[in-house]
Amino acid sequence: MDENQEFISILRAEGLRYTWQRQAIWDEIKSTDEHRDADDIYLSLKQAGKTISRATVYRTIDVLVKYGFIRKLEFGEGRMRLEHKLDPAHHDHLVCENCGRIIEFVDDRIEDLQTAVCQQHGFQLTRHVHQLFARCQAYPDCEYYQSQHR
Amino acid sequence: MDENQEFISILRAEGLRYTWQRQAIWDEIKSTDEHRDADDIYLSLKQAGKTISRATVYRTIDVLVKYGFIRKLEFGEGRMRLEHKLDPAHHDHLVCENCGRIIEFVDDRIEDLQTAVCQQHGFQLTRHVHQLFARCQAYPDCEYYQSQHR
DNA sequence: TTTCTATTGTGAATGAGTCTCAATAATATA
DNA sequence: TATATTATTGAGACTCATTCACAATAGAAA
Ligand SMILES: [Mn+2]
Ligand SMILES: [Mn+2]
Ligand SMILES: [Zn+2]
Ligand SMILES: [Zn+2]
Repeated sequence: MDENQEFISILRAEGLRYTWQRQAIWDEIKSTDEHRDADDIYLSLKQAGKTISRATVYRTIDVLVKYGFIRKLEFGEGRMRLEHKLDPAHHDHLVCENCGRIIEFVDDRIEDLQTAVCQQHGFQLTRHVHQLFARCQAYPDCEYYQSQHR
Repeated sequence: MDENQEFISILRAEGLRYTWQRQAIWDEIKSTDEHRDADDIYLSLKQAGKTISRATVYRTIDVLVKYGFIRKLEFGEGRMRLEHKLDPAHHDHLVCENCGRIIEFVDDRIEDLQTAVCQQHGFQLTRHVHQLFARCQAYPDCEYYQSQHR
């Protein structure tokens, strides 16, 4: 089934209504592979002439999280960041403290060791947060940083 | 040198003043191995007759973090938690989503793999956040949970 | 169409944490 | 010990992300 058809039918199946606001927010989040915050989404939509209230943006984000379309991330900045899950594979994040770049990684050995640690304590792993904060090779002068800050 | 003498001399060495408020907050955080939040500290002190403004609690926490006495943690609850670093060894956290228990763990293989992942991307690891969310064996009935909620 | 009720927009509220500023108290100095 | 200097404190205003209440609106079912 087409990806957007699935979006629509999941809403319907859950007794939720299909609104242009929900479609626009989902489209906006799908449109890049970045890890943006709620206000980014709100402002981008506004810029594009689709003004939707912040309350609706936040409410829709919760719907998208609940039905597995997106994921909330928290890098200790005091606000949530979002990413779509079009590619359903799990990954963790490497964040450059120099330039802000976010790199995705998966290491199967780490994944297995996490499960093992839980088992050793008699726990069943349900989810995990794994973030590596690092400095890119170019520290302290980074072209990426320059490019992002003009 | 006695642990508290060190507290006092670090303050002095940094040109900071030794106040009973700072001593009381440090004592309160040292007093347990739990992972409490700022308001817990504030309220416990108040309960004990040592009323200190919240602003001072937050300011002192930042001083304690800066000089390595404590560490801030963020478990995605929207507020910081604290832990003392009397034992300077690094550890990560396993959090039970059933009863709230927090278990500390270290796995040297994971620690090494984290460094390796960073190197593969040409980054220098500076710090990491690793939290395992899990269910204890007793799920959904947990004596620990019962004991914490009367 | 009409009806039903989920969704929306608005703006107020929340809550953790920060900031300002006048009063206070820790330390250095005489 | 008295005085001067200035870091620290307390009070409360403020910030900022997010949530909430509620009246108006608009999907969807009949
Ligand atoms: Mn990602
Ligand atoms: Mn700990
Ligand atoms: Zn992972
Ligand atoms: Zn670790």
